[in-house]
Amino acid sequence: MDTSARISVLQRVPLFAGLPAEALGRIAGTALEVRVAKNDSPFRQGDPATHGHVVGWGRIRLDQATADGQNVVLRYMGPGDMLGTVAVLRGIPYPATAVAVEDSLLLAWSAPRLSELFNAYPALALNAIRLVGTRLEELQQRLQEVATQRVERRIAGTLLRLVRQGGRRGEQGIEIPFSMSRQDLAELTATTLHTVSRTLSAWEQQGIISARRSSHLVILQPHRLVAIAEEA
Amino acid sequence: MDTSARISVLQRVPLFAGLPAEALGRIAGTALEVRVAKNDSPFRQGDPATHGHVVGWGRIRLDQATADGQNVVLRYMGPGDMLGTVAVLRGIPYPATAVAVEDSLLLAWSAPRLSELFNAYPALALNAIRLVGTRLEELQQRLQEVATQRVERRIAGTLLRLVRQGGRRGEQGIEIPFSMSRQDLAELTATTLHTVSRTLSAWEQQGIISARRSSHLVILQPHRLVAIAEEA
DNA sequence: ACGGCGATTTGCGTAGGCTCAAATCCAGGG
DNA sequence: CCCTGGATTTGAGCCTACGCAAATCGCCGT
Repeated sequence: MDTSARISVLQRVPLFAGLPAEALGRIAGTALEVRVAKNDSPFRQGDPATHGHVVGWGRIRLDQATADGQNVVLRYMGPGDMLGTVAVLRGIPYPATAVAVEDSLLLAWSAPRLSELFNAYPALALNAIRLVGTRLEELQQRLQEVATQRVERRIAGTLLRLVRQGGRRGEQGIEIPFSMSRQDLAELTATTLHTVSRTLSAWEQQGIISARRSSHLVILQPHRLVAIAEEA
Repeated sequence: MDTSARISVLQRVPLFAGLPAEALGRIAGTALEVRVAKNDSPFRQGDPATHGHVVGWGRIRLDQATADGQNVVLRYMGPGDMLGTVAVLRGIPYPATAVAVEDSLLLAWSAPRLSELFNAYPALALNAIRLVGTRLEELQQRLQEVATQRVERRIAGTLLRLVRQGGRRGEQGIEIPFSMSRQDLAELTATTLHTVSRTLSAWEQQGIISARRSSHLVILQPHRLVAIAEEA
């Protein structure tokens, strides 16, 4: 990818919003390109945080392992999302493992580069605060869901969130364009894969979704999912 | 409170760590003092975010209301903690309601003042990112707890976190020095007040805690609580 | 095309924690 | 000092969602 291609990518990244063109050029110039094959990890929980990243294309899952070996899916990240950057700025190890759910390209900046950039362009720091604030709000939302809603409603809400973050219009409905096991969805929803499986099966019976094993999840009747997500 | 008193408060505030003395002076000079009586709210969820705050002394509870009227306690904030600031920087309404659980003093800066300060002292933005990062991590931790642990363990973990955030050594054990109803604890732990009550009663029976109605919670045998919080 | 194996589905039993309900307690006001 | 209302405790029953287990599916590599 040449610099001008990178710049056109960076223009759509919220972290770099509002920066002058020359800044984007400099930022693009110092970026490393990291290609990550499906199921590979650009970094793992506990590794020293050496680089801040932005997703160029592809899809990344952020996993957090519990002390006792359990796993929680924190989030899926798509093009334009920033990851690992806060850990670098805080000087702590990565708090989660990143896993590519499809072949992806990350742009990365080393810790010293990142410091230079943040010093040179104070707007970067403000953008970063806004982004982290958004993530914080999203987590509060999820905590609230897990605390107050029953499983079926949570799964519906989670699917709708995934759609918002990276859904695509398909022939028959809205598609979630990356593969995600029942286990992943369970860890994202705070339940078990069994319950997820049962729930999706029921919805498939009712024609709300199409969730054949191999293919990606397709939401055939979004309004019914919304109804489930909002029911008292 | 005069300026020098304010400065001595601000010196211990993480948001202002590493700033030169003259900066603290200027920051202290532009601060508003907001006194909040017990059970009063300096701001409410949905209000336009006009001011960023720092707790001078006292204790603030952050509540978030669900669309359907339920309530979740996001966090307790003590001296030195920053609140409402991210909402100001993001230009969105306050996402939660702040309630003083005891008489408190907040220092506040209006949105324009805050912008000036962040522009004048870039270190502020980096500090803010670190703080928000810490909050993010804490929320991830809680999400993980709610997702994977049973109620008793969560309550133990929550009490221990409260101790870490503001515990005091007392005669008989470690004390949580502010009042907190069973309902509050339930909303903090993602359970019902009934279950909290039963659990605390059981622990009182076993001599792990002392939780008389009127007095504050005292942890008599922290190690046993730790054991519960860590049990498989 | 075939075989192996992880992913998914589904059944069955149950326990943890919620709901509903009632008794009891106690802080604060008059 | 007594009264009152909200907070807390405690009981009983039930239901959701989990745990365990077995069957089935279908992707992937050979």
